[in-house]
Amino acid sequence: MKIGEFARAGGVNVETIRYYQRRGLVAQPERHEGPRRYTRGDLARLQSIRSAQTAGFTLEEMATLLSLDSGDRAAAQDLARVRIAALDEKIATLQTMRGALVRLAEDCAAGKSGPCPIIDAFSFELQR
Amino acid sequence: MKIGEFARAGGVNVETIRYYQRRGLVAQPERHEGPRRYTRGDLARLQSIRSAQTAGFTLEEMATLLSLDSGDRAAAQDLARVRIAALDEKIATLQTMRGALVRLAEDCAAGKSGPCPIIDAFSFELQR
DNA sequence: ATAGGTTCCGTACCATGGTACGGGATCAAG
DNA sequence: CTTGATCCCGTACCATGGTACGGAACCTAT
Repeated sequence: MKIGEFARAGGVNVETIRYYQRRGLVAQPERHEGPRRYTRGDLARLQSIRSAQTAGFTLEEMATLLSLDSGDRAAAQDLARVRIAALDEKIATLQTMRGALVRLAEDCAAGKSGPCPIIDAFSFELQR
Repeated sequence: MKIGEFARAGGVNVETIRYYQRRGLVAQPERHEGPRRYTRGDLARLQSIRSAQTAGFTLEEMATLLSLDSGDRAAAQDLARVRIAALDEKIATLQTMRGALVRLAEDCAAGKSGPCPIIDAFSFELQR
């Protein structure tokens, strides 16, 4: 497929493909005659990138991962462990914040009068 | 306190304070004589900003929240609901990714030979 | 009163992950 | 053979959340 179709298939825009190519994450197929043609292998790669991104890998980490020799399990596992730990931490933080926000929202809904606790939590003014 | 101490107390750097002031998130105290002085109220505000940030509010959303009349509970609750929903979604995504990553890491650790599944998940090559 | 540390302020720059723009080549359909 | 639509490529720009820089003014201890 040509780059336009490739981008549509991957759900990204053409500029993003070119950007990934500049970052070395997606290969730039040779040009034989006519436009460059992308394969389903390229598409799989593109989709992996999007997933890895969701998992919180930066584009740079992905480049590292891709540059690893496919036999270098130790290095790959290290990267994965670091990411898992980061995910755990992030999840915990988000859950805490969610709890806090839910509580604020409940208090706000419950309170008949006085200042809104949500705004208050942010606008807190000098209490002496 | 002066800005330097204020920044240290809030765990951010002076430039960040000034940046928040430009964004309208932190007040710039009047200058009477000598340097501007910050209060503990200002510090509480600064800390609220850092928490809100953890909760995923953008600086712009915070500005909106701060600009709301403190009686406007409906608007504040709307913002909170949107944030809670976003948090739920984000948490779910992260959990999914965590699961995927753990599985990959286990497979990688278990496999005696062949290519590392983690790298493989990313470098996936054209299988025809 | 002078040296060194702060503060003030504006403006410039940084990283990340893209998006947009413009000009030329090329291709496919009518 | 012309009119779109794509493609190619380089370079510029965007948003977000800061960080850095540089000169002037000021404060404080010696």
